[in-house]
Amino acid sequence: MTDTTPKRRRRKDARPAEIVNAAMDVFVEHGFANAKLTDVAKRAGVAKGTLYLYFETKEDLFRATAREALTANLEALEQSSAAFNGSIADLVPMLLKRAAGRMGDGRVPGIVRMVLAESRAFPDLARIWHDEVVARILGRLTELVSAAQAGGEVRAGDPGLFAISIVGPMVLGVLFQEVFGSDSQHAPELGMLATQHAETVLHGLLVRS
Amino acid sequence: MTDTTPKRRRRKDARPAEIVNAAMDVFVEHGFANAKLTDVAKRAGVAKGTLYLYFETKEDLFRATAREALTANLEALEQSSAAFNGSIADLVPMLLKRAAGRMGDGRVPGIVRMVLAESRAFPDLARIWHDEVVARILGRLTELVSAAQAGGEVRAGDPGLFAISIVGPMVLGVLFQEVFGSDSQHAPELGMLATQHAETVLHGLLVRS
DNA sequence: CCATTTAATGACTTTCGGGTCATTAGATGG
DNA sequence: CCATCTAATGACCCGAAAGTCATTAAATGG
Repeated sequence: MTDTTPKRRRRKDARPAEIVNAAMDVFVEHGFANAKLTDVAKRAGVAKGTLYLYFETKEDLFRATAREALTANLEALEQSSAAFNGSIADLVPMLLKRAAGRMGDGRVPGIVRMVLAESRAFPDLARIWHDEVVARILGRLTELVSAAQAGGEVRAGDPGLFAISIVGPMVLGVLFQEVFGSDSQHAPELGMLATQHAETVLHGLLVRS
Repeated sequence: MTDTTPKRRRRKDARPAEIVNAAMDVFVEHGFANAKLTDVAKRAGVAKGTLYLYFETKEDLFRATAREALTANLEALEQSSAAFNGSIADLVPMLLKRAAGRMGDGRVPGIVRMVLAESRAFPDLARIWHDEVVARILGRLTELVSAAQAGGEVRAGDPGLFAISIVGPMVLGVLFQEVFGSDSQHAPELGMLATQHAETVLHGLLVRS
C-alpha cells in the first residue's frame, strides 16, 4: 500500500481556473481586504507562491475573479433575454420567476453583494458590471416596456422608471437574504415574491384602479 | 499680532462626537479596511493617539460610528411614521416622496452602502440595523397594508411582500446612484422615481386591469 | 504664581499579510 | 536512465498601518 501520489503535480493549464474558483469563494466570503491569499491557496490546493505564477498581484487576481463571475452570468443572461415576444402581462411574471430561480441558489447573490461592497475601491469594475449587466438588463426591460406602451398595453410614463419598478423588489429581496439571512421575520421567499410582485406591478395594489 | 491660540486644547467632552463625525466620513468613503486612523485623526483635528483616549480599537470606533449613524436616522424615522392615517392611495406617494427627499442629499446613501458592505465582517451590526431600521420600516408598512386590506382598499396577498413591492424600487434607485453614479443612462432621478413608482404600485402598469 | 493633574501628542513598536526567490521535484526527451 | 527544464514550494522579506507610551503642555486650584 505505498502511496504513489506525488506531493506536487504540474498542471499549468488547469491551475488558473482552479485558483480563480477558490478565490471567488474567499473574496465573496471575506471581501477583498480581508481575504488572505494563503486561504485562497489552501482552498485551491496550492502553495501561495503558485498564485504568483499566474497572477501578478492580489488585485490582479481579484479582477480576474470578478471578470469570471461576470462572464458566467452573462451567458445565463443571454438565454433569458431570448424570450421577448408576447405581452408584458405574460413576460413579467416569467422573467421575475426566472430571476428568482437563478438568485435562489448558487453564488450569484454573494457576488452581487461583493460587487456592491468593492465598487468604491474598484470603480472600473463597477463600470464594467454596469455596462455589461445592469445596463443590459435595464435596457432590455425598458425597450420591452416601451414597445408595450406603443402597443397600448402599458400606460404612459418613463419606461426606464417602469423597469426599476419591475426589478427593484427582486433586488431588494436578494440583498435582504444575503445581508440579513433568511431567519428574519421580514425575509421574503424569492419565489413567492416573484409571483406576487409580478401581479402587483402589473395590476396595482388597489382593488380597482 | 502674537497668536495666542494654543496648539493643543483640552476638550474631553467634545472630542468623541468630533472624532465619530470625522470617522463617519472616512469610513463611508473608504470602507472599514481601507480607512486609515491617521486620516480620521487629521480630519478631526487631532493626533492619532487621541483617538485611543476615547476608543479602544479601530473596530470599536467603527461600531460607535455605525451606532451613531443609526440613531441619527432613527429620529427622522419616528417623524415619518407619525403620519399613518389616511388611505394607502394617499400615504404611499407621500412616504416615497419623503424617502426620496431624505435619500437625495446627505450621508444616508453612503451609510446604507457601508452597512451593506461591512455586514459580513460585522454581523452584529447587520443585526442591529435590521432590528432597528429595516424591520421597523417594513413592519410599519406591512401593518399599513394589512389594515388597508381589512378595509377592502387593497387586494388579497401577503402584506409583507406588498411592502417590498412598495419600497424595493426606491432602494434600488438609491443604490444605483451610490454605486454607479448619476451619469449612467439608466440612473433614476429619485423624485421622479418616487412619483411614478407610487402610481405604478398602486394602479399597475397595465392600461386597464 | 507655582504645583499638580491629565488631555494631547507623535515617534516608536508590533503585527500581519502581500510579495519574493532560492530550492525542490515532477515532467520531458534524447 | 540521466540531463535538462520549469512548475511548484514555503521560508523569508518588507512595507503599511494599528496600537503604545514617555513626554509635553493646557487647565486647575491652592
